[in-house]
Amino acid sequence: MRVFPARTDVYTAGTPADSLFIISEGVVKSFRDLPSGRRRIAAFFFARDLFGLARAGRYVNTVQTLTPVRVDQLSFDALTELFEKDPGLELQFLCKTIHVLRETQHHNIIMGRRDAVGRLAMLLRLLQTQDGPADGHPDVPIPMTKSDIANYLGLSLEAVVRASRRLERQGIVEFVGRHHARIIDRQRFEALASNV
Amino acid sequence: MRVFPARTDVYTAGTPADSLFIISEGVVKSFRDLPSGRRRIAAFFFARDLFGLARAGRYVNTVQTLTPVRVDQLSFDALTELFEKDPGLELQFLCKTIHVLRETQHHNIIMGRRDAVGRLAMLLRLLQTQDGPADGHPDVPIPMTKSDIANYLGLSLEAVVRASRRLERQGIVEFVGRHHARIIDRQRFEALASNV
DNA sequence: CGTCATTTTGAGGTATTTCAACGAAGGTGG
DNA sequence: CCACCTTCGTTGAAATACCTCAAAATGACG
Repeated sequence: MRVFPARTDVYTAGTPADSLFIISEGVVKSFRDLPSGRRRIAAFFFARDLFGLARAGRYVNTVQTLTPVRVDQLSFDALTELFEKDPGLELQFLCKTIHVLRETQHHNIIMGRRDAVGRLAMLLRLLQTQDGPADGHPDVPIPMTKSDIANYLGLSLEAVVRASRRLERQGIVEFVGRHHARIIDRQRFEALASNV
Repeated sequence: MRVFPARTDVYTAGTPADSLFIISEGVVKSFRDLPSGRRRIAAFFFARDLFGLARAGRYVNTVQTLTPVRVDQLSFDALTELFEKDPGLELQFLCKTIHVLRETQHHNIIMGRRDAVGRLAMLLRLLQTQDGPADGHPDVPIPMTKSDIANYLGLSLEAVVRASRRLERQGIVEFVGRHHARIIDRQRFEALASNV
Protein backbone atom coordinates (compact mmCIF):
# COMPACT_ATOMS: atom_id res chain seq x y z
CA MET A 1 0.00 0.00 0.00
CA ARG A 2 1.52 3.27 -1.10
CA VAL A 3 0.32 6.82 -0.78
CA PHE A 4 0.82 9.67 -3.25
CA PRO A 5 -0.07 13.33 -2.79
CA ALA A 6 -2.00 15.09 -5.53
CA ARG A 7 -0.19 15.98 -8.75
CA THR A 8 2.67 13.50 -8.46
CA ASP A 9 3.90 10.83 -10.87
CA VAL A 10 3.26 7.20 -10.03
CA TYR A 11 5.48 6.14 -12.92
CA THR A 12 6.77 7.61 -16.15
CA ALA A 13 6.26 6.39 -19.70
CA GLY A 14 9.18 4.38 -21.01
CA THR A 15 10.55 3.25 -17.67
CA PRO A 16 10.92 -0.50 -17.01
CA ALA A 17 7.67 -1.91 -15.62
CA ASP A 18 7.86 -3.99 -12.49
CA SER A 19 4.46 -3.62 -10.85
CA LEU A 20 0.74 -3.47 -11.31
CA PHE A 21 -1.36 -1.04 -9.31
CA ILE A 22 -4.89 -1.16 -7.96
CA ILE A 23 -6.36 2.08 -6.73
CA SER A 24 -7.71 2.00 -3.22
CA GLU A 25 -8.73 5.63 -3.12
CA GLY A 26 -8.33 8.68 -5.34
CA VAL A 27 -8.12 9.48 -9.05
CA VAL A 28 -5.22 9.33 -11.52
CA LYS A 29 -4.73 10.17 -15.18
CA SER A 30 -2.81 8.01 -17.63
CA PHE A 31 -1.32 9.99 -20.52
CA ARG A 32 1.40 10.37 -23.10
CA ASP A 33 3.02 13.48 -24.52
CA LEU A 34 3.36 13.39 -28.29
CA PRO A 35 6.27 14.79 -30.26
CA SER A 36 4.03 17.62 -31.47
CA GLY A 37 3.67 18.78 -27.90
CA ARG A 38 0.11 17.54 -27.66
CA ARG A 39 -0.87 15.47 -24.67
CA ARG A 40 -3.25 12.56 -25.00
CA ILE A 41 -4.94 11.31 -21.88
CA ALA A 42 -5.73 7.66 -22.41
CA ALA A 43 -7.80 7.18 -19.29
CA PHE A 44 -8.80 8.35 -15.87
CA PHE A 45 -8.66 5.66 -13.22
CA PHE A 46 -10.73 5.55 -10.03
CA ALA A 47 -11.06 3.41 -6.93
CA ARG A 48 -10.65 -0.34 -7.61
CA ASP A 49 -9.31 0.28 -11.11
CA LEU A 50 -6.25 -1.60 -12.29
CA PHE A 51 -3.41 0.14 -14.09
CA GLY A 52 0.21 -0.47 -14.98
CA LEU A 53 -0.20 -2.95 -17.82
CA ALA A 54 3.10 -2.81 -19.67
CA ARG A 55 4.18 -3.43 -23.23
CA ALA A 56 7.53 -5.03 -23.93
CA GLY A 57 8.51 -4.63 -20.30
CA ARG A 58 7.97 -0.87 -20.18
CA TYR A 59 5.14 1.37 -19.17
CA VAL A 60 3.53 2.98 -22.18
CA ASN A 61 1.93 5.91 -20.38
CA THR A 62 2.81 8.23 -17.56
CA VAL A 63 0.44 8.01 -14.62
CA GLN A 64 -0.05 11.05 -12.44
CA THR A 65 -2.35 11.58 -9.47
CA LEU A 66 -5.14 14.13 -9.64
CA THR A 67 -6.08 13.79 -5.97
CA PRO A 68 -4.28 12.24 -3.03
CA VAL A 69 -4.17 8.55 -3.87
CA ARG A 70 -3.72 5.25 -2.08
CA VAL A 71 -2.74 2.30 -4.25
CA ASP A 72 -1.91 -1.34 -3.78
CA GLN A 73 1.35 -1.96 -5.59
CA LEU A 74 1.84 -5.54 -6.76
CA SER A 75 5.26 -6.43 -8.10
CA PHE A 76 5.34 -8.96 -10.91
CA ASP A 77 7.48 -11.25 -8.78
CA ALA A 78 4.92 -11.27 -6.02
CA LEU A 79 2.16 -11.76 -8.58
CA THR A 80 3.56 -14.88 -10.21
CA GLU A 81 3.96 -16.29 -6.75
CA LEU A 82 0.40 -15.43 -5.81
CA PHE A 83 -0.93 -16.88 -9.04
CA GLU A 84 0.66 -20.22 -8.26
CA LYS A 85 -0.88 -20.33 -4.83
CA ASP A 86 -4.33 -19.19 -5.88
CA PRO A 87 -5.35 -19.83 -9.49
CA GLY A 88 -8.64 -18.06 -8.87
CA LEU A 89 -6.72 -14.85 -8.58
CA GLU A 90 -5.95 -14.84 -12.26
CA LEU A 91 -9.66 -14.65 -12.94
CA GLN A 92 -9.83 -11.55 -10.77
CA PHE A 93 -7.21 -9.90 -12.91
CA LEU A 94 -8.91 -11.02 -16.07
CA CYS A 95 -12.10 -9.33 -14.87
CA LYS A 96 -10.30 -6.13 -13.99
CA THR A 97 -8.56 -6.10 -17.36
CA ILE A 98 -11.88 -6.56 -19.12
CA HIS A 99 -13.20 -3.64 -17.11
CA VAL A 100 -10.34 -1.47 -18.34
CA LEU A 101 -11.12 -2.67 -21.84
CA ARG A 102 -14.75 -1.59 -21.46
CA GLU A 103 -13.70 1.83 -20.25
CA THR A 104 -11.38 2.19 -23.24
CA GLN A 105 -14.20 1.21 -25.58
CA HIS A 106 -16.41 3.77 -23.92
CA HIS A 107 -13.69 6.36 -24.49
CA ASN A 108 -13.75 5.34 -28.14
CA ILE A 109 -17.46 5.94 -28.34
CA ILE A 110 -16.98 9.37 -26.80
CA MET A 111 -14.26 10.28 -29.28
CA GLY A 112 -16.42 9.13 -32.14
CA ARG A 113 -18.88 11.93 -31.54
CA ARG A 114 -18.32 15.04 -33.56
CA ASP A 115 -19.93 17.56 -31.25
CA ALA A 116 -18.02 18.97 -28.32
CA VAL A 117 -21.10 19.37 -26.14
CA GLY A 118 -22.02 15.72 -26.55
CA ARG A 119 -18.52 14.57 -25.68
CA LEU A 120 -18.44 16.71 -22.58
CA ALA A 121 -21.84 15.44 -21.50
CA MET A 122 -20.63 11.86 -21.84
CA LEU A 123 -17.59 12.59 -19.69
CA LEU A 124 -19.78 14.23 -17.05
CA ARG A 125 -22.02 11.19 -16.97
CA LEU A 126 -18.96 9.00 -16.57
CA LEU A 127 -17.87 11.07 -13.59
CA GLN A 128 -21.39 10.99 -12.24
CA THR A 129 -21.68 7.23 -12.25
CA GLN A 130 -18.15 7.01 -10.96
CA ASP A 131 -18.96 9.15 -7.97
CA GLY A 132 -21.15 6.71 -6.17
CA PRO A 133 -23.58 3.90 -6.74
CA ALA A 134 -26.30 6.42 -5.98
CA ASP A 135 -27.28 6.72 -9.60
CA GLY A 136 -28.77 10.01 -10.53
CA HIS A 137 -26.98 12.22 -8.07
CA PRO A 138 -27.06 15.71 -9.57
CA ASP A 139 -23.76 16.83 -8.03
CA VAL A 140 -20.74 15.73 -10.02
CA PRO A 141 -17.20 16.08 -8.71
CA ILE A 142 -14.65 16.98 -11.38
CA PRO A 143 -11.21 16.04 -10.09
CA MET A 144 -9.37 17.02 -13.28
CA THR A 145 -8.72 20.39 -14.90
CA LYS A 146 -10.46 21.56 -18.07
CA SER A 147 -7.16 21.14 -19.80
CA ASP A 148 -7.16 17.47 -18.79
CA ILE A 149 -10.70 17.16 -20.05
CA ALA A 150 -9.65 18.63 -23.39
CA ASN A 151 -6.79 16.17 -23.69
CA TYR A 152 -9.10 13.30 -22.82
CA LEU A 153 -11.87 14.30 -25.22
CA GLY A 154 -9.55 15.12 -28.08
CA LEU A 155 -10.67 18.75 -28.14
CA SER A 156 -8.93 22.05 -27.69
CA LEU A 157 -9.18 23.69 -24.29
CA GLU A 158 -11.25 26.47 -25.79
CA ALA A 159 -13.74 24.02 -27.25
CA VAL A 160 -14.22 22.49 -23.79
CA VAL A 161 -14.79 25.91 -22.28
CA ARG A 162 -17.34 26.82 -24.93
CA ALA A 163 -19.12 23.51 -24.56
CA SER A 164 -19.34 24.13 -20.79
CA ARG A 165 -20.76 27.56 -21.40
CA ARG A 166 -23.34 26.21 -23.77
CA LEU A 167 -24.46 23.58 -21.27
CA GLU A 168 -24.91 26.37 -18.76
CA ARG A 169 -26.70 28.78 -21.09
CA GLN A 170 -29.14 26.05 -22.03
CA GLY A 171 -29.84 25.37 -18.38
CA ILE A 172 -28.71 21.74 -18.56
CA VAL A 173 -25.68 21.82 -16.28
CA GLU A 174 -24.34 24.32 -13.77
CA PHE A 175 -20.64 24.57 -13.06
CA VAL A 176 -19.86 25.68 -9.54
CA GLY A 177 -16.20 26.36 -8.95
CA ARG A 178 -13.64 24.48 -10.99
CA HIS A 179 -14.23 21.05 -9.63
CA HIS A 180 -17.96 20.59 -9.36
CA ALA A 181 -20.90 20.44 -11.69
CA ARG A 182 -24.59 20.04 -11.05
CA ILE A 183 -27.05 18.47 -13.42
CA ILE A 184 -30.01 20.82 -13.70
CA ASP A 185 -32.09 19.23 -16.44
CA ARG A 186 -31.62 15.50 -16.16
CA GLN A 187 -33.86 14.80 -19.10
CA ARG A 188 -31.95 16.82 -21.63
CA PHE A 189 -28.65 15.85 -20.06
CA GLU A 190 -29.34 12.16 -20.59
CA ALA A 191 -30.50 12.87 -24.12
CA LEU A 192 -27.19 14.55 -24.85
CA ALA A 193 -25.09 11.90 -23.16
CA SER A 194 -26.81 9.06 -25.01
CA ASN A 195 -24.78 7.36 -27.66
CA VAL A 196 -26.35 9.57 -30.32
CA MET B 1 -14.17 -24.92 -35.49
CA ARG B 2 -16.79 -23.12 -37.53
CA VAL B 3 -16.67 -21.60 -40.98
CA PHE B 4 -18.47 -18.49 -42.19
CA PRO B 5 -18.65 -17.13 -45.73
CA ALA B 6 -17.90 -13.46 -46.33
CA ARG B 7 -20.47 -10.88 -45.25
CA THR B 8 -22.34 -13.02 -42.74
CA ASP B 9 -23.14 -12.40 -39.08
CA VAL B 10 -21.29 -14.39 -36.44
CA TYR B 11 -23.59 -13.00 -33.76
CA THR B 12 -25.85 -10.01 -33.28
CA ALA B 13 -25.67 -7.28 -30.64
CA GLY B 14 -28.03 -7.85 -27.76
CA THR B 15 -28.37 -11.61 -28.11
CA PRO B 16 -27.43 -13.80 -25.11
CA ALA B 17 -23.72 -14.58 -25.13
CA ASP B 18 -22.66 -18.16 -24.77
CA SER B 19 -19.30 -18.39 -26.47
CA LEU B 20 -15.94 -16.80 -27.09
CA PHE B 21 -14.35 -16.91 -30.51
CA ILE B 22 -10.77 -17.03 -31.68
CA ILE B 23 -10.14 -16.35 -35.34
CA SER B 24 -8.17 -18.99 -37.15
CA GLU B 25 -8.30 -17.29 -40.53
CA GLY B 26 -10.02 -14.27 -42.05
CA VAL B 27 -11.15 -10.83 -40.99
CA VAL B 28 -14.30 -9.64 -39.17
CA LYS B 29 -15.71 -6.30 -38.09
CA SER B 30 -17.31 -5.64 -34.71
CA PHE B 31 -19.85 -2.82 -34.79
CA ARG B 32 -22.99 -1.27 -33.41
CA ASP B 33 -25.71 0.73 -35.12
CA LEU B 34 -26.72 3.82 -33.21
CA PRO B 35 -30.24 5.19 -32.94
CA SER B 36 -29.23 8.05 -35.24
CA GLY B 37 -28.58 5.55 -37.98
CA ARG B 38 -24.84 5.93 -37.71
CA ARG B 39 -22.72 2.82 -37.51
CA ARG B 40 -19.69 2.68 -35.29
CA ILE B 41 -17.13 -0.01 -35.99
CA ALA B 42 -15.40 -0.76 -32.71
CA ALA B 43 -12.71 -3.01 -34.14
CA PHE B 44 -11.49 -5.19 -36.95
CA PHE B 45 -10.28 -8.60 -35.82
CA PHE B 46 -7.72 -10.75 -37.59
CA ALA B 47 -6.18 -14.20 -37.25
CA ARG B 48 -5.55 -15.24 -33.63
CA ASP B 49 -7.65 -12.39 -32.26
CA LEU B 50 -10.17 -13.05 -29.52
CA PHE B 51 -13.71 -11.68 -29.67
CA GLY B 52 -17.07 -12.26 -28.07
CA LEU B 53 -16.47 -10.68 -24.66
CA ALA B 54 -19.93 -10.02 -23.29
CA ARG B 55 -21.45 -7.54 -20.89
CA ALA B 56 -24.23 -8.61 -18.56
CA GLY B 57 -24.57 -11.86 -20.44
CA ARG B 58 -25.17 -10.31 -23.83
CA TYR B 59 -23.01 -9.42 -26.78
CA VAL B 60 -22.57 -5.67 -27.06
CA ASN B 61 -21.62 -5.56 -30.73
CA THR B 62 -22.60 -7.33 -33.89
CA VAL B 63 -19.76 -9.23 -35.52
CA GLN B 64 -19.81 -9.74 -39.26
CA THR B 65 -17.28 -11.38 -41.52
CA LEU B 66 -15.47 -9.36 -44.18
CA THR B 67 -13.79 -12.36 -45.76
CA PRO B 68 -14.45 -16.08 -45.46
CA VAL B 69 -13.58 -16.87 -41.86
CA ARG B 70 -12.67 -19.88 -39.78
CA VAL B 71 -13.11 -19.49 -36.02
CA ASP B 72 -12.69 -21.62 -32.93
CA GLN B 73 -15.88 -21.30 -30.95
CA LEU B 74 -15.49 -21.90 -27.22
CA SER B 75 -18.66 -22.14 -25.18
CA PHE B 76 -18.50 -20.75 -21.67
CA ASP B 77 -19.40 -24.16 -20.29
CA ALA B 78 -16.48 -25.75 -22.04
CA LEU B 79 -14.23 -22.92 -20.93
CA THR B 80 -14.90 -23.19 -17.21
CA GLU B 81 -14.20 -26.87 -17.55
CA LEU B 82 -10.95 -26.26 -19.38
CA PHE B 83 -9.89 -23.64 -16.86
CA GLU B 84 -10.23 -26.13 -14.04
CA LYS B 85 -8.09 -28.66 -15.83
CA ASP B 86 -5.41 -26.26 -16.97
CA PRO B 87 -4.97 -23.07 -14.92
CA GLY B 88 -2.32 -21.90 -17.35
CA LEU B 89 -5.03 -21.46 -19.92
CA GLU B 90 -6.45 -18.50 -18.06
CA LEU B 91 -3.17 -16.71 -18.58
CA GLN B 92 -3.53 -17.28 -22.32
CA PHE B 93 -6.89 -15.57 -22.25
CA LEU B 94 -5.55 -12.78 -20.11
CA CYS B 95 -2.86 -12.16 -22.72
CA LYS B 96 -5.34 -12.19 -25.58
CA THR B 97 -7.61 -9.81 -23.70
CA ILE B 98 -4.72 -7.46 -23.10
CA HIS B 99 -3.99 -7.62 -26.81
CA VAL B 100 -7.55 -6.56 -27.57
CA LEU B 101 -7.12 -3.78 -25.04
CA ARG B 102 -3.99 -2.56 -26.83
CA GLU B 103 -5.78 -2.55 -30.16
CA THR B 104 -8.61 -0.54 -28.64
CA GLN B 105 -6.13 1.94 -27.21
CA HIS B 106 -4.54 2.23 -30.62
CA HIS B 107 -7.95 2.93 -32.09
CA ASN B 108 -8.30 5.68 -29.51
CA ILE B 109 -5.05 7.22 -30.63
CA ILE B 110 -6.24 7.14 -34.22
CA MET B 111 -9.54 8.80 -33.33
CA GLY B 112 -7.69 11.46 -31.39
CA ARG B 113 -6.16 12.83 -34.55
CA ARG B 114 -8.04 15.63 -36.16
CA ASP B 115 -6.86 15.18 -39.75
CA ALA B 116 -8.52 12.64 -41.99
CA VAL B 117 -5.33 11.88 -43.93
CA GLY B 118 -3.45 11.04 -40.76
CA ARG B 119 -6.19 8.75 -39.52
CA LEU B 120 -6.32 6.93 -42.82
CA ALA B 121 -2.54 6.52 -42.86
CA MET B 122 -2.66 5.00 -39.38
CA LEU B 123 -5.29 2.51 -40.45
CA LEU B 124 -3.26 1.57 -43.50
CA ARG B 125 -0.23 0.97 -41.34
CA LEU B 126 -2.34 -1.19 -39.05
CA LEU B 127 -3.42 -3.28 -42.04
CA GLN B 128 0.15 -3.39 -43.25
CA THR B 129 1.58 -4.79 -40.02
CA GLN B 130 -1.42 -7.09 -39.80
CA ASP B 131 -0.73 -8.54 -43.20
CA GLY B 132 2.41 -10.36 -42.30
CA PRO B 133 5.42 -10.23 -40.04
CA ALA B 134 7.34 -9.07 -43.09
CA ASP B 135 7.46 -5.53 -41.85
CA GLY B 136 7.66 -2.95 -44.55
CA HIS B 137 5.79 -4.78 -47.27
CA PRO B 138 4.55 -2.05 -49.61
CA ASP B 139 1.40 -3.95 -50.69
CA VAL B 140 -1.47 -3.60 -48.25
CA PRO B 141 -4.64 -5.68 -48.52
CA ILE B 142 -7.80 -3.80 -47.59
CA PRO B 143 -10.48 -6.35 -46.74
CA MET B 144 -13.11 -3.76 -45.78
CA THR B 145 -15.04 -1.21 -47.82
CA LYS B 146 -14.37 2.52 -47.67
CA SER B 147 -17.65 2.85 -45.87
CA ASP B 148 -16.36 0.48 -43.18
CA ILE B 149 -13.20 2.54 -42.97
CA ALA B 150 -15.26 5.68 -42.48
CA ASN B 151 -17.24 4.07 -39.68
CA TYR B 152 -14.04 2.87 -38.03
CA LEU B 153 -12.23 6.20 -38.29
CA GLY B 154 -15.21 8.27 -37.24
CA LEU B 155 -15.28 10.13 -40.55
CA SER B 156 -17.81 10.51 -43.32
CA LEU B 157 -17.40 8.32 -46.37
CA GLU B 158 -16.60 11.37 -48.46
CA ALA B 159 -13.83 12.40 -46.10
CA VAL B 160 -12.24 8.97 -46.48
CA VAL B 161 -12.45 9.18 -50.25
CA ARG B 162 -10.88 12.63 -50.31
CA ALA B 163 -8.14 11.55 -47.92
CA SER B 164 -7.38 8.62 -50.22
CA ARG B 165 -7.21 10.95 -53.19
CA ARG B 166 -4.86 13.25 -51.38
CA LEU B 167 -2.53 10.39 -50.48
CA GLU B 168 -2.47 9.47 -54.15
CA ARG B 169 -1.98 13.00 -55.48
CA GLN B 170 0.92 13.48 -53.13
CA GLY B 171 2.50 10.26 -54.37
CA ILE B 172 2.52 8.63 -50.95
CA VAL B 173 0.11 5.76 -51.52
CA GLU B 174 -1.41 4.20 -54.60
CA PHE B 175 -4.81 2.51 -54.48
CA VAL B 176 -5.17 -0.32 -56.93
CA GLY B 177 -8.66 -1.71 -57.14
CA ARG B 178 -10.90 -1.46 -54.13
CA HIS B 179 -9.09 -3.80 -51.86
CA HIS B 180 -5.41 -3.08 -52.26
CA ALA B 181 -3.07 -0.21 -51.59
CA ARG B 182 0.61 0.20 -52.22
CA ILE B 183 2.95 2.37 -50.21
CA ILE B 184 4.94 4.46 -52.65
CA ASP B 185 6.84 6.84 -50.40
CA ARG B 186 7.58 4.95 -47.21
CA GLN B 187 9.31 7.90 -45.63
CA ARG B 188 6.44 10.32 -45.85
CA PHE B 189 3.96 7.54 -45.13
CA GLU B 190 5.61 6.75 -41.82
CA ALA B 191 5.80 10.43 -41.00
CA LEU B 192 2.06 10.71 -41.50
CA ALA B 193 1.24 7.54 -39.60
CA SER B 194 3.36 8.53 -36.63
CA ASN B 195 1.47 9.41 -33.49
CA VAL B 196 1.87 13.10 -34.20
C1' DC C 1 -26.42 -7.42 -69.35
C1' DG C 2 -29.07 -5.18 -65.96
C1' DT C 3 -29.41 -3.96 -61.22
C1' DC C 4 -27.74 -2.40 -56.96
C1' DA C 5 -24.37 -1.08 -53.70
C1' DT C 6 -20.28 1.44 -53.53
C1' DT C 7 -17.46 5.16 -54.83
C1' DT C 8 -16.46 9.66 -56.66
C1' DT C 9 -16.89 14.65 -57.25
C1' DG C 10 -18.73 19.34 -56.40
C1' DA C 11 -20.71 23.18 -53.68
C1' DG C 12 -22.18 25.14 -49.51
C1' DG C 13 -22.80 25.14 -44.40
C1' DT C 14 -21.04 24.49 -39.83
C1' DA C 15 -18.27 23.18 -36.16
C1' DT C 16 -13.89 23.18 -34.25
C1' DT C 17 -9.06 24.83 -34.37
C1' DT C 18 -5.79 28.54 -34.08
C1' DC C 19 -4.05 32.74 -32.65
C1' DA C 20 -3.98 36.39 -29.42
C1' DA C 21 -4.90 38.79 -25.32
C1' DC C 22 -6.85 39.12 -20.95
C1' DG C 23 -8.58 37.57 -16.32
C1' DA C 24 -8.68 34.36 -12.45
C1' DA C 25 -6.97 30.95 -9.32
C1' DG C 26 -3.69 28.47 -6.70
C1' DG C 27 0.85 27.76 -4.89
C1' DT C 28 5.34 29.55 -3.22
C1' DG C 29 8.37 32.23 -0.78
C1' DG C 30 9.50 36.12 1.65
C1' DC D 1 -0.16 37.39 5.46
C1' DC D 2 0.84 39.43 1.34
C1' DA D 3 2.94 39.65 -3.18
C1' DC D 4 4.46 37.33 -6.88
C1' DC D 5 4.20 34.02 -10.41
C1' DT D 6 2.84 30.18 -12.83
C1' DT D 7 -0.92 27.64 -14.40
C1' DC D 8 -5.53 27.57 -15.71
C1' DG D 9 -9.50 29.54 -17.66
C1' DT D 10 -12.15 32.86 -20.65
C1' DT D 11 -13.46 35.42 -24.74
C1' DG D 12 -13.29 37.11 -29.63
C1' DA D 13 -12.15 36.82 -34.60
C1' DA D 14 -10.45 34.47 -38.52
C1' DA D 15 -9.01 30.14 -40.92
C1' DT D 16 -9.43 25.48 -41.73
C1' DA D 17 -11.36 20.96 -42.14
C1' DC D 18 -14.96 18.15 -42.10
C1' DC D 19 -20.00 17.34 -42.81
C1' DT D 20 -24.14 17.35 -45.48
C1' DC D 21 -26.69 17.23 -49.60
C1' DA D 22 -27.06 16.02 -54.34
C1' DA D 23 -25.91 13.82 -58.60
C1' DA D 24 -23.13 11.05 -61.58
C1' DA D 25 -19.76 7.16 -62.39
C1' DT D 26 -17.82 2.93 -61.29
C1' DG D 27 -17.68 -1.74 -60.03
C1' DA D 28 -19.69 -6.11 -58.26
C1' DC D 29 -22.90 -9.75 -58.86
C1' DG D 30 -26.48 -12.50 -60.37
